[in-house]
Amino acid sequence: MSPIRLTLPDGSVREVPEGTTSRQVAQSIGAGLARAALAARVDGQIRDLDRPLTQDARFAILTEKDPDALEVLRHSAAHILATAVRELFPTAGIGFGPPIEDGFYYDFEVERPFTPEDLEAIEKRMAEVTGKDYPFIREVVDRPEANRRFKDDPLKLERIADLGPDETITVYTDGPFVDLCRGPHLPSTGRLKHFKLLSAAGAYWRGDSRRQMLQRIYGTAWFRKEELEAYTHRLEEAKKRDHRKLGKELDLFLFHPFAPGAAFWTERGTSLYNTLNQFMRELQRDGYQEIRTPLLYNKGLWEISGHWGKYKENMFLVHNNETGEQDMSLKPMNCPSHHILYGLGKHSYKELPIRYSTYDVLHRNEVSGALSGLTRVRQFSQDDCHIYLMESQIPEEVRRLTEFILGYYRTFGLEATLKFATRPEQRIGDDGMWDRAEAALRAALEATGLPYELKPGDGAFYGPKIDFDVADSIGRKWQLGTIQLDYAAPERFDLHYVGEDNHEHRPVIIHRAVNGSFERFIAILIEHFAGAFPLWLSPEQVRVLPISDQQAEAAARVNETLRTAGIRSTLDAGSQTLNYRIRDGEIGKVPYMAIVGQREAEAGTVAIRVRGAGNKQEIIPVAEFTARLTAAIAARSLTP
RNA sequence: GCCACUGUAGCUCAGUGGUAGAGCACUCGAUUCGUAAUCGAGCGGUCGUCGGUUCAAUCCCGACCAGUGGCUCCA
Repeated sequence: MSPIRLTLPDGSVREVPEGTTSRQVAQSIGAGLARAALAARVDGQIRDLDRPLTQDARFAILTEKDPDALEVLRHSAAHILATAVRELFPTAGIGFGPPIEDGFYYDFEVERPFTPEDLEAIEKRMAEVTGKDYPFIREVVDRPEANRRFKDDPLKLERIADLGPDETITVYTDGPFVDLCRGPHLPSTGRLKHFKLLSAAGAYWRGDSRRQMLQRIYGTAWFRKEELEAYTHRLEEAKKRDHRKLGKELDLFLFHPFAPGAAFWTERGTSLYNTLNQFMRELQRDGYQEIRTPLLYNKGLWEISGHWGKYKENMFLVHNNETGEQDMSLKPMNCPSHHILYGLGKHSYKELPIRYSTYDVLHRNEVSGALSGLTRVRQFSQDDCHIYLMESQIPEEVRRLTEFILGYYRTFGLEATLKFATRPEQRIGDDGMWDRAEAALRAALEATGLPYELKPGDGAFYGPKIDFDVADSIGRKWQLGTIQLDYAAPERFDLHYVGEDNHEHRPVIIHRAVNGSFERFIAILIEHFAGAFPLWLSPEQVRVLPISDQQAEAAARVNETLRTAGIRSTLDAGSQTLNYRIRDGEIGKVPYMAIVGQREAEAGTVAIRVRGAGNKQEIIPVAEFTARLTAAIAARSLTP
């Protein structure tokens, strides 16, 4: 056998006989590395340790430290889960079992759904499977052999049938369990040590609601105990921050069965909503035209926009008494109404870009099972904007928008990452148009200097787009803003502008949202800040507390002074003890408590207690306190 | 929409085949207090809705409504 050359991560080259396994290479490098080895990276591809090496390659041993190793661990964990389920439920059919972010799942076809007790038993059995330390054995099989091995697993047979003719079919065995799988896997089941099953839920076979429902088990797996604990801690933290829980506790919004998917905003929630809206209005004071358009339309509009054909399921249709038919609908999007308004006038190139912004209420008929708190609702408002412009204006406009959006997020301490989605297979317009549109978007992206992820083929059928993902304070990602180029709508709505040449031309449209929707953005803010909003956003910015009735009047005057300065201040002069009222303020996450005792009443000062800072009080004149708050509010300071 | 689970006072939750409790909140009284719960009394629920089984249903069964976790979809 001829030797092959392996280039190691440190640049050194090692010659080994062809057919040597990665495990053997690891051993030859060092016993410690061999013990730590989980898999190998061969020319960038992750492989099982025991696969023989066949040609020259860049080579690295994968240990726990490698981020890609987690995927291998979790994929193997899924197999171990299936091994356990098959032992406890021998007739269970097996679907797919991939690694996912933070864990893994496996889908089973069983007679009855899994109960929490089942999960406990399965988890216990998984521990036995890892205890036995079965090696994961990879085999390449031909199609007839694969069909024979899985003759009792219809789901696997279906998968095999879908494999292309040149695809290598591999099966993996760990102890009693055999699975069709591309791999790679851990060397043996004993390498999985820290895992936990989390939940069971129904899931359609292949995500298709017309197919049978399988039972999915979710789990998580980590290399180190502390990581598993940190992860379960993170789940608990997320639960504590859940906007549905905090929304109730902080009295921000409520839901009622009579209006599923539509929030009732309390005074405090409305304050939050309006503060955000005010901020957006202020940012869009120049260069934008805020407009309001009807909420209810004849189907004629939806026929032009294409919604009647493609989006009807998601629209709330309204019965028209005159025609006796459901030929009207509440608007699910603002775009068509904006296009109508644009089309009603004649526009010169000198007016462009025309930026229509709106906060109108939208309705989308989401299926009942999809509704969830404020993040998934049927009634909401977007901070929507449609920009009508000439193609030549796209680069500059996109650059402005990107800066605008990123600056907006920064106000909340949110960092965004960008995604650039290009032409999909199904699209309108010629390649020249797409070339120009994508180049313009890309140039704008490059100009930000920020890294972005390329999503080829993920654009809308009418144009490419930039999406903005935001990570909150506990690392969860949310897709928020979007900038989409649209070449189709101007055609459909027959929109023009008069050019320098005195002829009519088609404008291009940019769809832009920053918040996504106020509802969802507020949910994210609640969770991001864990309900402790920065001063400028807080529904109640200050609570004034007299120490006893003797200072009630002085405290009322302080409260009046603050309110006159435009600060959202309240007075809590109840008959409860001071301790009680302070506790109440802390639980209510009020940024500042201003305490007025005899000394303060006489000196015209307040003792300030900052949220979360304990009793490290500062005593300052009321005027100074007012000035300080006013400045912090104007600056939209993040602290406190 | 589909699968599973859940629904008891404003909130968090206990409980039983013989028509219900706790803590907090609220109301009233006393307390006037210097930085995270003062004491006492009281008010408050046709046990999600409708139907069935039963001498008797909040409890068992069914349907519906809503919520939760997923699937799907998306802002």
